[in-house]
Amino acid sequence: MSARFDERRRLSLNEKPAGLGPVLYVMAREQRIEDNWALIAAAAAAKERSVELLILFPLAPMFNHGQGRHNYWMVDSLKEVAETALGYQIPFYIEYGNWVDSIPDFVLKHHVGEVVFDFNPLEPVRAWRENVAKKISVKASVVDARNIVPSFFVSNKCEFSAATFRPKIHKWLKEFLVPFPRLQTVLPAVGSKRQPAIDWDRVSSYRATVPDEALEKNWRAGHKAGMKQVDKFIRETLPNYDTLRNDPTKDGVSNLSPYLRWGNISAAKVAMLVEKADAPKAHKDSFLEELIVRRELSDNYCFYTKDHTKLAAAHPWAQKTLAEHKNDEREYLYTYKEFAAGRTHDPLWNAAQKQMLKEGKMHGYMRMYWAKKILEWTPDPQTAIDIALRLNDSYELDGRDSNGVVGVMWSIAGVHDRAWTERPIFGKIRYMNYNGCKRKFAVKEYEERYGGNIDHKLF
DNA sequence: ATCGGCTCGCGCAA
DNA sequence: TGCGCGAAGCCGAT
Repeated sequence: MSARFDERRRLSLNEKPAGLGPVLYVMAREQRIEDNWALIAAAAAAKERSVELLILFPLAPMFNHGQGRHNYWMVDSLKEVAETALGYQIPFYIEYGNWVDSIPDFVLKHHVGEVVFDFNPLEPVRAWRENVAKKISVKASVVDARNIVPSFFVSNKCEFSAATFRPKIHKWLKEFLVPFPRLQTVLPAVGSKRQPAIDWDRVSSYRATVPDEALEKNWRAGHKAGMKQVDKFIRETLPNYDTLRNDPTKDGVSNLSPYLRWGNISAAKVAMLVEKADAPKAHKDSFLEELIVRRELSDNYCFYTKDHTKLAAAHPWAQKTLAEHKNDEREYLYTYKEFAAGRTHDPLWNAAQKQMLKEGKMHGYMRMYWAKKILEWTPDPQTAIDIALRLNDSYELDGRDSNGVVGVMWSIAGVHDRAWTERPIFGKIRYMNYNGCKRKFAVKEYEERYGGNIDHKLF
């Protein structure tokens, strides 16, 4: 059971030797102690050399359109992490400022001998990580604790579509979807530090954001809340998942994406629980396709694509067809602020926008319609991408991550998709419209549920 | 209600 | 080089 850490989950970040001091896990994307391969790798190294294991959360100033709701989620997640770390007697620290200063300072101050990061394909975190590895004088590596089959292992290029990525995932799933070993740590040696005190008020206020009280009442962040939602999903929703998941008026989705986004829960753990759940196979397969293939495809896209939010990253056929239609007349044009406030002519679009504002999460099916309409109602495709991503990253609890990037790029720029019948503005990009939604679900019910007034402090 | 056509390129078989 | 195949779309024909 306590299988050796699989080195294929790790990428080396420098050629420097490990020092004599403690092993440091730099927690960033994976805000959990449980089921975390990066922490397990760091713990194994510490045990092997009989040195202490430390965890550091390097709190940088807010970036990428983060709002109060994101700050709330992070702070609550970290409080739970600190408490759990205490139970394992692993010192958990928070340092403030830019990574390239705060982490090397910490390494020197605590005589750290080796650093392990968790994987994130996105800028700016990726560059921060690499710059820290260059600056410090000890061994540094990154472990993919997010994807079941490590992103840098499963494929060495940007995949064309889910169809090319899927067989690669399935080929390796058996080897990588394995139970997590128990976290083994070396008990703190005589004279070592006790659990550091954390000033939570300072943590909360470090990223200057406006509190988002309405939303904070509706969600509970962290590992325990996430696993509770996993249990609820498997019992109540999974048995009908494939039938109900695309109906935005039904509660047929997992509601796990914020927990996965913040690393509160491990997708591998969820996958193993779903595999052994007592639900029809077709529904389990449908969910596992979303959880594993589609989700991990997003990291593949972001990791191997430079400037992944630019139109230039799209397939050649998509760039060509959008260019051919760039001068097509737009019947409606809206600004960022009009979109943000949910003030378009389309009650269905406005309802989707307001669902995101109010609940921090737009239904997955509506996200496609929503993004495609932004393409239709803005002057050019790059503006559409920029607006859609900014809205996504500001208001989705699962925003500011690779899945949101790919969702927007799929909808607007045909990433991972194929060409369809040509029409104005969209060219050969897959089209969606109001009539299609009417065929699929009770549009009016959705509009009435979410279409009301909205607290305008939110936008 | 159901079905086929739309359109493109990957990746495998030859 | 040829060809099967994808697959959260729309739409018109049956």
